[in-house]
Amino acid sequence: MHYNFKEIEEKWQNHWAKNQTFKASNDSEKPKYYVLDMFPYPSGAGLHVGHPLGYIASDIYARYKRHKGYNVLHPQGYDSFGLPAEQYAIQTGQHPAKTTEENIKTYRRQLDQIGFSFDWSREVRTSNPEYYKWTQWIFTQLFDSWYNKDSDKAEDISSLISIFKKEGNLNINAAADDEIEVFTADEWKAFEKVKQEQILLKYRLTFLSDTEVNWCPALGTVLANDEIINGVSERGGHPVVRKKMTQWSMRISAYAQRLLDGLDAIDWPQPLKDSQTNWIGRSQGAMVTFKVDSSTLTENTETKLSYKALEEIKEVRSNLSKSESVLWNKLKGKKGAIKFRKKYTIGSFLVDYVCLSKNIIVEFSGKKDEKIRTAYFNEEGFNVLYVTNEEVEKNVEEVISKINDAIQFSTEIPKTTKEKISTKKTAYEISVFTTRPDTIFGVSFMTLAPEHELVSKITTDAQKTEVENYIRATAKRSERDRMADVKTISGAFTGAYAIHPFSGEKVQIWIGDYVLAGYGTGAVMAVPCGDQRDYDFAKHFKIPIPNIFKDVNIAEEAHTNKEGTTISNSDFLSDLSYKKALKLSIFELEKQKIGYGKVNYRLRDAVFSRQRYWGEPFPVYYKDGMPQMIAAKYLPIVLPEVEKYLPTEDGKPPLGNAIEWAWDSRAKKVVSNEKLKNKTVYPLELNTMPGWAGSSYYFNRYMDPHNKDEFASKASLEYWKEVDLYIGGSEHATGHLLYARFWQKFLFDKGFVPVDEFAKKLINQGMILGTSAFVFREEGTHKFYSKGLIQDKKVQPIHTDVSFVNASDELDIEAFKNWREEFKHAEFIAEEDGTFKVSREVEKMSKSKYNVVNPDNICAEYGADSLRLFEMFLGPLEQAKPWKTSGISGVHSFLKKLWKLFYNEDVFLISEEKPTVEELKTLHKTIKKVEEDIENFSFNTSVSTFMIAVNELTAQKCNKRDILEPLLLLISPYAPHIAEELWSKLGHEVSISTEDFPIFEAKHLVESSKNYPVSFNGKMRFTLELPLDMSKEDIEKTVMAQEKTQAQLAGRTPKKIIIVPGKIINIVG
RNA sequence: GCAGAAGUGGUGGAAUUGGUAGACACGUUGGACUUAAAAUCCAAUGGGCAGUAAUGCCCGUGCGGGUUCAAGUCCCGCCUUCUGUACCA
Repeated sequence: MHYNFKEIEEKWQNHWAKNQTFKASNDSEKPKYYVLDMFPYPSGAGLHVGHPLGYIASDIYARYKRHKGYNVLHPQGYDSFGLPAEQYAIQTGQHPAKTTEENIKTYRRQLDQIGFSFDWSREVRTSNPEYYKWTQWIFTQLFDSWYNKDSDKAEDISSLISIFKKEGNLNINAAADDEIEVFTADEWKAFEKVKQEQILLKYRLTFLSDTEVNWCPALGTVLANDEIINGVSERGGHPVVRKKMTQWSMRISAYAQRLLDGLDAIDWPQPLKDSQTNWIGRSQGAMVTFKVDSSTLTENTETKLSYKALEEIKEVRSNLSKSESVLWNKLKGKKGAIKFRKKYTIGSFLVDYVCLSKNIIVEFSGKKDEKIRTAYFNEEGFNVLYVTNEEVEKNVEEVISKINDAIQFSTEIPKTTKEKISTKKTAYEISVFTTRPDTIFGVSFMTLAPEHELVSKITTDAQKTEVENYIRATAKRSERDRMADVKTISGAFTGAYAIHPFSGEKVQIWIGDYVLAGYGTGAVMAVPCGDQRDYDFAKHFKIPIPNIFKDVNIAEEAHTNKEGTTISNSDFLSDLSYKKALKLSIFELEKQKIGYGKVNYRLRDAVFSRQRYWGEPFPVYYKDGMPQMIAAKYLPIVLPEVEKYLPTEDGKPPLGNAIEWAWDSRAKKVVSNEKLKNKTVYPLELNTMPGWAGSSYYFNRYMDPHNKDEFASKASLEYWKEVDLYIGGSEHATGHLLYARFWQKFLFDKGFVPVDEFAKKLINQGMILGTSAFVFREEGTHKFYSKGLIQDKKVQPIHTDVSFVNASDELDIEAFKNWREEFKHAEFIAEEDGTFKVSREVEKMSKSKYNVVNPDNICAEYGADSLRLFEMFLGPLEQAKPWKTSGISGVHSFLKKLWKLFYNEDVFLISEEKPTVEELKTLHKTIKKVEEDIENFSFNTSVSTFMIAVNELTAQKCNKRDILEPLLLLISPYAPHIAEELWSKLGHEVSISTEDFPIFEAKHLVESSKNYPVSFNGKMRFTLELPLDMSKEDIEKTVMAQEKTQAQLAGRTPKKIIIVPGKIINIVG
């Protein structure tokens, strides 16, 4: 009987489906193992052979883990919201739900025919209301949370409100919007409800804001940063412009540091971690404030601290100096009426320590503005006590007793009600972020981004025209031009000067478009000797380039190397190493209150609104213009029907076309827009969520997919915890994989999930490339030439469909002619032997290159087992590799050889005899290698190992049960159908998938002799069979006695003989 | 520019800690079977030189150095390709 893969594969696929063989239980004695694939977007084109690669690998691993006694969760589903279905809907008027459903059917059929061991009972679809109910629910949870930087986690918004009620927002340390006014508890209570909501919105983890967004007019929607490549949309390559819109955003920046730290704990590929690290873009440095020197500028008499200034102050609070913390350790023990606070804001000053109930301020002396401070504090009714660093370091106890005295004899000082001393700011200030505060004495100018708000205020009349012209010129250049052209140096002098905070020298203030408005503060302190861009700018505009590096020549270029550099010409930083200068410079900046150490991140908050139809609707309605969440029990808010899937004529998103899209807050349901005139009916949000919303927690939903009360039960989350192995493409590095980690950390903070990283190990499968085929047409003619005949002709290559080409690169001319009208009457010049050859090239597999190979055809011609084996055999999982269908005959004939081991002619014949030593050796060597290979995800080499084993067993004419049964178990994860079939033929009634993996026994591999390679000066000359227990001395004697050895030596005496027992013999001389 | 990965026969790739380079396949060539084809089976297959032959020798893992008895593997310096990212201060 021959190997009828078609019949076998259908039979077992039905068997598995009927018996739910791969259904995972949430309740098992076995240890758990969770293997996950990145779920697909069901596109209309169906699967090509590149798609299943990762699924096959994960399926092999899942099946292997079942053999190893694990309770394996291996689910699959669909990321079924998305743009293509919507665009198809716009063109054809078909509802996206319908096309999506059809596409899913195709996907399911294609997946089923490959024989995956998915637990389909747990399937999820992100576009199902039962699923997106929980997407909406998580959104409301984010809305109801704020990020407390002190506890370093997300907390319920109610805890923030209670602080507001108690003490206002002065001491809140939150990840929040930049511009928030400071208010007291009484002020908070007095605010209108709407005002309170406006303020809270600035703290929430998902919030509405007028942000500059990437607007793509062609797609009619906003795009996230990771959806734009080189200034154009990733999808379609349409131009993108900046535009201000009110959008939902996710405060992912709050998690920047934790997203970075978390990478250490997970086993993900280094390149992927690197791209996340770069994307988050942490840079450590300092904020430095430069005062603008200009007597003509207007005075600013603002006394209230801006939120930004407050933020700066809070940064300082977390970085105490040594003596500061020594003293704080003593003071923090004081409780009750004599409780002290550190780094507390009084007026516009940050005091070191304060005891509010006793009106005592303790400060370190030496601050520049000490006099003004003291005067102000006294007026506010505080006693100020000064201590010095030296005192604290010498004897803290003495300082403490001084403070105690002050507490005891504190006298009430009446608050002066006279007019306040205004803390005048005599001029504007420019804050800059720098990673190299150690080079601050190398500053010879400053550069502002042309968009910087101060530019118009500080520019002198003389420079006005030049500056304005420059701004106009840069505004004209698109983002793309600016990126493409990094060589041209341009800028303009503002005429204004800044005061160097340490040296007091005047430095020119320039504007230039090499400074980006969107990063840091939009201004830089230029250190031309230490930064190449500053250097080029200075050279171009003939600005001085002071050298502050010892023994470094900067005549040609800037010195950007930090390590081993010594600073000079830098006042108190001179003669210090880079590291020491960095520390001391930050210390001095903080001490003199002109700056502070700061960490900056490139990661921006993620825009969460899309002007699309086919996405999750927000569970949000608007009352008095403020967003209101719809309570969990009324979810899901189901996507409404619309007539057209395009934006409305007045530019609203597609949901603006819905006639039933208003929220009745009394009836708690979605009602017709006509009812909007009623007082209790409100408009619903018209945007939908982005593609990554549904994919950011689906791995948790699989654990308990049918739960109606929670996205997954506590028990199921506690049992499965996290994904043990996640396989998918690396293109999701800065999208899905970052957002999913963010949501997981949020859910963890709120106690909804037990772990804060969702996937322990991740593997990126490499892309399978297509082998395109080209035919050559002579230019300007209809003559096609075979590949061998084109040398002296002017030809143009034309893609031909790869299905017209056979394994020997010969074209089926008739098929090609019938392909397109224009080729119908073409002339074909063949090779001398009559064949017509094409040329081949490896490219990305894509429809437009006509090199797509459909797995349906492969399964029909060779079977699923062959496809699975071949995809693994192509090469290492993580590597990109070209597909060449001709290679599949190798694995296919391997399966036939395997089949033949069980048959004698047409009769199934198995021997019950004991196996020979040789047969056992073949088996156990295979067990060992295959097990190691699977553990290392080296699936390609285990396919080779199977081939070797079957070749050997065929040569040994082995048909013994004791050998073939374990062999089938080894092969079963790779080629499950043939394994099941032969297993059942061997008389087993239970599926092979639940059997134990064979156990390797080293005793079968013990050898008594070794075929030693004998080398002369490292060159292998011949081999010599010797017993393994032979001593070094005996080996040497035997080797030297060999005739061949003497012939090699040709009379010379060896200087040295290296013998590594069991490995090699090398004769030197 | 920066970061990461990789360069091995005609092709995909193998070589676990430095120890017989090219496993296993594809392709190619020759042969068997067949009216023929497909399928199957057998043999050869890195390049070169010498020899009727058995066989022997030389070269060979991107390039140039080095360490070592021994290097595809380790070190130093380059080149090329791919991927990601970019005036990030």
